[in-house]
This record gives sequence, structure tokens and C-alpha cells, in this order.
Amino acid sequence: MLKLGRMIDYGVVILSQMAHHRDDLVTAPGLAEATGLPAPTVSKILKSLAHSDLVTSHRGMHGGYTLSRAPEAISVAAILEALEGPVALTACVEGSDEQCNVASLCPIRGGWEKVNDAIRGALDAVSLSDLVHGGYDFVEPPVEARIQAPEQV
Amino acid sequence: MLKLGRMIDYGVVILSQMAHHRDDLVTAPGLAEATGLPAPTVSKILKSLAHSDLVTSHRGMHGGYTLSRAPEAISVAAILEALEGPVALTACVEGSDEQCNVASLCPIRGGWEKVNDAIRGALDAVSLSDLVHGGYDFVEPPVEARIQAPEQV
DNA sequence: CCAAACCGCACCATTTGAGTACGGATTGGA
DNA sequence: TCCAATCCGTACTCAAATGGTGCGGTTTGG
Repeated sequence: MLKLGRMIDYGVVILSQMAHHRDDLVTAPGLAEATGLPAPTVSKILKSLAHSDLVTSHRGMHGGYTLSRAPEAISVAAILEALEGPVALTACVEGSDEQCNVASLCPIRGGWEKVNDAIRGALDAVSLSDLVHGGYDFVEPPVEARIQAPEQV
Repeated sequence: MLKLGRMIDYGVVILSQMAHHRDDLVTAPGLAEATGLPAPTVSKILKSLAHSDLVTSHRGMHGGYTLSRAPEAISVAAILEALEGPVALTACVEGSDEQCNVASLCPIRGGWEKVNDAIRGALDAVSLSDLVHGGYDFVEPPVEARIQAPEQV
């Protein structure tokens, strides 16, 4: 499967939305309404993004968030690491000493890092603006048309 | 994080072990003992691998498994798909119609497939023999030295 | 006819992740 | 001076996916 969490997806949606208000200061509730995502979740994601300096937060009464960099300078890898930590395919790979008990006999560990790297590279090559495809004007849909309605069936 | 399940890891260990007994017919319990992985799990994994024709099963009394192809011809992507299904980073990507309720406003969907593809490519470029690194002779460790002991603290 | 192996399902438990809630800190305006 | 809007951070709960196990069945060789 190799699926990544929903947060990443949300993050991209939020960021792409922000990319269209590049100069404005957008608030978390505002983004929630604009995207149709649940407000607390949006807030949570924005905080994580702020920690990685993908967005800048402004506190106080007329606070909000702005993009820290141009959309072209934000890679999928960066978003991924901001929201779910570094890429680590298996337990063996990252900063684990004896996590992988099979590791002693596991000649593969080094190999995984290779795969790990290949994927990170692929992820790093795609930017936010690549995702929104450039020249796509983000048709503002009627807000009430898409409440969250998380899952069905 | 983008981590993939333990099954993949186990699968690679098992397959690499099999690669060293290319001509022999190895049994599931035998592999379990050789790798230190729990026997039922090994059996389960082998069954999945057999479904994808990565290994061939031989039933009956002196049954067992053999590799179906050369280790160089087995990609990480193949193993991944055998054990955890196709690569699908987000809910939007694969065969979902209205799964992604945000999809109507989501100009990103096409973009994800691009990322998806990049990753699949990266995964496809690494073969089993790349992982075991060739020329690594898989030092047979003392069996009792490594029970599973999944996690600690 | 029996034993050794694979087969396939269904089941349980643990872990992970998503989502929520609440109290706190900061800033600008009334 | 006070208040309201906003971000901040932690902790908690709930649900779903994952890993792991068990059991009855089928095949095949001795």
C-alpha cells in the first residue's frame, strides 16, 4: 500500500489554498471554511507547518498565517517531514539501535537506506506548485457544497 | 514517516534467505527457523508471495517453496505489491470515485498520481539482489540468539 | 493409510492515527 | 483598562488498520 496519512493530503490542500492568497493573512478558521476541512484539524496542521517554517504565524487579534516561501520552493518531501516526520521505510533504517532484533543477521539494512533515499529523492523533486499544476486557478467552489462528510459506507 | 509495514521487511528477509538456497526446496518452518521469525507469519508471507508468483509452492509431503525468478528480477515494488497491495499514497489516487469529498475542489488529484508514479519508479529500480548487496554471504547466526522480542520500553 | 507440508479462512489484540477538548499566551481595538 | 480574536500546546478519546495466531481442510509421498 505505502499510503501516507490523510494529514499530508490535507496539508497540501491547505497550502495550495494559501498559495492563492499569497499576500493575505489567512486565519485557521478561514482556511477551514474555505477548504471544507474540520477547523481543529486545520489548526493543528498549520501549527505543524509553522514549526517547519513552511508557513509563518502571526499572533494576536488580527493574526493568521502566511506562506513562508514561494510555492515552487515547497517540496512534497518538506510537507511530509513537517507533518509526519522524516521518511523511514522500516524500523531498521533510522535512528534505532537495537529496534530491529533481526538486524544482527540482516544484511539488508544498508539496502533499505538506498530505497529510502530513492523515495526521498522522488518526493523532493515534486513541489507544491507542481501539484496544483500551475495555471490551475483553483476554482472557488460554493462553500456549503462541501462540508466534511468524512466517510461513507 | 512514510513507513511501510513490517511484513515487507520480513518478506525481504525471507526472500533473501531463499536466494541462498536457490536450488533447494525450503519449507516454511525451515525458513522460520533460519530467520528467527515466527513460523505462522513466515507461512503467511510465503502464501502471499506465492500468489504473486514471486515464489512457487510445492504441496504434499516433501513440499516447500522455491524462488520463481532470479533475485535480480524481483523488485522491491513487486514485493510491496505482493504483500500490501498496490502503491497508493492517498485515498484520492487509486480506484476511488467519491472517496475524496474534497475532490471536487481538489485540483491536486492529478498531481498525486505524479508523485505516486515517481515513487513506484524508485521502488521498481531496486531489486532484491540490490538489497542483499550481492557478495554478502548471509552469516548464519545462532538461532536461539534472536527470538522475536518485538519491542522494549 | 498416515504424516508432512501447503491452503485459506476467520479471529483477536495491539498499535497507530485522526480528531477533539481545554486552558494558556499574545496582541490590537474599544 | 478591559475585552475579544487569534494562535499555542498538551493531553485525551475513539476508531481503524496492522500484525499475529489458530484451526480445519487438501494434497502428496512413503
